[in-house]
Amino acid sequence: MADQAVADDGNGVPVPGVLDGLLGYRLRRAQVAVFADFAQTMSDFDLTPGQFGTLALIAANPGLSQTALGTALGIDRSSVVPLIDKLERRHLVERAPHPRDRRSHALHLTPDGAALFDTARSAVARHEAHIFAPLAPAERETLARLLDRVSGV
Amino acid sequence: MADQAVADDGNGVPVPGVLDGLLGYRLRRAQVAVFADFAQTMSDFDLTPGQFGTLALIAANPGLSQTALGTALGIDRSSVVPLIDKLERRHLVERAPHPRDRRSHALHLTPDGAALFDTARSAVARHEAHIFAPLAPAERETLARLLDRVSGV
DNA sequence: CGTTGTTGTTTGATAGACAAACAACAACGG
DNA sequence: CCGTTGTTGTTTGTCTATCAAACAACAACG
Repeated sequence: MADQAVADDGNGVPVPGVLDGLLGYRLRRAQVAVFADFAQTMSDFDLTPGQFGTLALIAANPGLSQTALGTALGIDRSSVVPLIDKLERRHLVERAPHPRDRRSHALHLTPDGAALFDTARSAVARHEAHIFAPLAPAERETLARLLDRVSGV
Repeated sequence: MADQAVADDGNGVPVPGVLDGLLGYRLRRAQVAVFADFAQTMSDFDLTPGQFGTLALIAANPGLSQTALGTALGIDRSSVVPLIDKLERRHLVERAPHPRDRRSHALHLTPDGAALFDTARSAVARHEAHIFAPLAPAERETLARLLDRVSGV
């Protein structure tokens, strides 16, 4: 009746069991594995995954406002404040005055930030290639296409 | 030089840009989309995704210890305590005495817990079918296989 | 010029996780 | 039988990340 239990006396590590048939669970498991490796790679640069995403977003959209950054990251604009605070303290990001709106801050990467982002970016690319190594190039393309359709893109 | 920026004056919501080429990013995006839908489905039963996973794990491995549950969930055993506390207060899970070890607790679903898990489980199955609807059955099979290989399973 | 909306910020609250320490108990060696 | 060592659940403290609400400064618009 039980799917595939390994409960025994409480010592053995049990397996998910019922969840295994769910595609969403397998998607989550793969994402967790990739994300853990990604976080490990980022720790070499003293960056969290969220901080790397922030740098990438600012690099691609220089002069971004904090509110726009927050909505792009899917977090509240009040949560953006301490995020930028830390990066600014490390001189990776700067709050420049917006040319036409004295309320908002135009976010830019400093030269240090751009340099760090560039090396981190290539490290990510290397680890991407490493973690998706069990897949042939054509399979990666297939995976990417299927994932995008699930995301509704 | 910028990949595909939409920064303009700070009003428009920018897009990831550089991240878009990364397979890991697209994997994460798909997982976030699925997870959000999953969490929404669970909220109808006043369950968090973690609580549903706990119920599933106990259902598949009756008599599980709290430490074994923690390692299966990937969390510390001290974090298991408040998790089980809440479920026990709602009479969904019970801490039964372990037959051979008076230190450990044998976790079981109560009849209420088993019933709630069963209805939640079928609701998840329905929403799985709904969210993966844009994929043909053969494509879902392909996706599952590719994801498992990434997970190292 | 006055009203209304927006931006960044502060403050408080919440949730989730870990680390360290503890009593109760198990396991094992002598 | 006894003492040491390891394990289990629990408590406590701490840390991080998130949101909600309120605020001053400013923009936009009638």
